[in-house]
Amino acid sequence: MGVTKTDLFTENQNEIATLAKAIAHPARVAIIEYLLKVNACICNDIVNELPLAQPTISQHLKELKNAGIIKGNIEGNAICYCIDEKIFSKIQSLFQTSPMLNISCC
Amino acid sequence: MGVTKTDLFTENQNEIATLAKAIAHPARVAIIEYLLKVNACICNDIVNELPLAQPTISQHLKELKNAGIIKGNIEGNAICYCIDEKIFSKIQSLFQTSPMLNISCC
DNA sequence: ATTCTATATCGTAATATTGCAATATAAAAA
DNA sequence: TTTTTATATTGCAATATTACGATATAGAAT
Repeated sequence: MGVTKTDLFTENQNEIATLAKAIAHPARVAIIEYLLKVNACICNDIVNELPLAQPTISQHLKELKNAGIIKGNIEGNAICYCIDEKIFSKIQSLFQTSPMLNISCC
Repeated sequence: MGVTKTDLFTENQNEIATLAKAIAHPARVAIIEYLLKVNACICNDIVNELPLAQPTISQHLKELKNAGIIKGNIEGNAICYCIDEKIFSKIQSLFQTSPMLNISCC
């Protein structure tokens, strides 16, 4: 198969998994770190910064955008990407119903 | 291709990605939540709790174990899994060098 | 109008992941 | 010792992901 059976799990579990999947690639971690570091909108700089081809980076940016981690604004013929500040409240709400950390076994 | 070019990224970026990948599946999120909820070592209960076949769960448990998120102790013919408390200091160290959150753009 | 620059999309090859039936392993119970 | 119970491993089919060349798109610069 290869298909994740999302219908067998809660919406919350699927959302956490989807968010984690968006971060589950070193190039996307690098993009996030870079956007946080420069603390400004970045366009083509990411392509120059990362050792991957332009279509590959475009694809990773799309995944980060779909996950709601970054957002992009058109600026002339360039596109300005940056961290979407809404992601923090989203993460917070995702983990709100999570059980308390209370580990005492093994 | 399909191969992630890990050698192009920092160790830290790869470690964050690997950890995220371990959480990037609803079944594994469900296992983590369950282990946190019962706050005790669990064995075959996970198989009864989740709507997936035993080999599938065994595989997910293996991935969580490889990522250092859970650990397993043999107890008779059963195996007792639980959250590995070391994961929290590991996560903390992974994000220690991360840039400050200082978003102001777009 | 043509060329340049920045980005997205398409197509495709290589590889990874998911899921499970079948089977193996090993301790416990009978 | 045979059977039961719990877990892991193997093998395989279906699907997803990664990477990138080629190409499309669209605004900017000339």
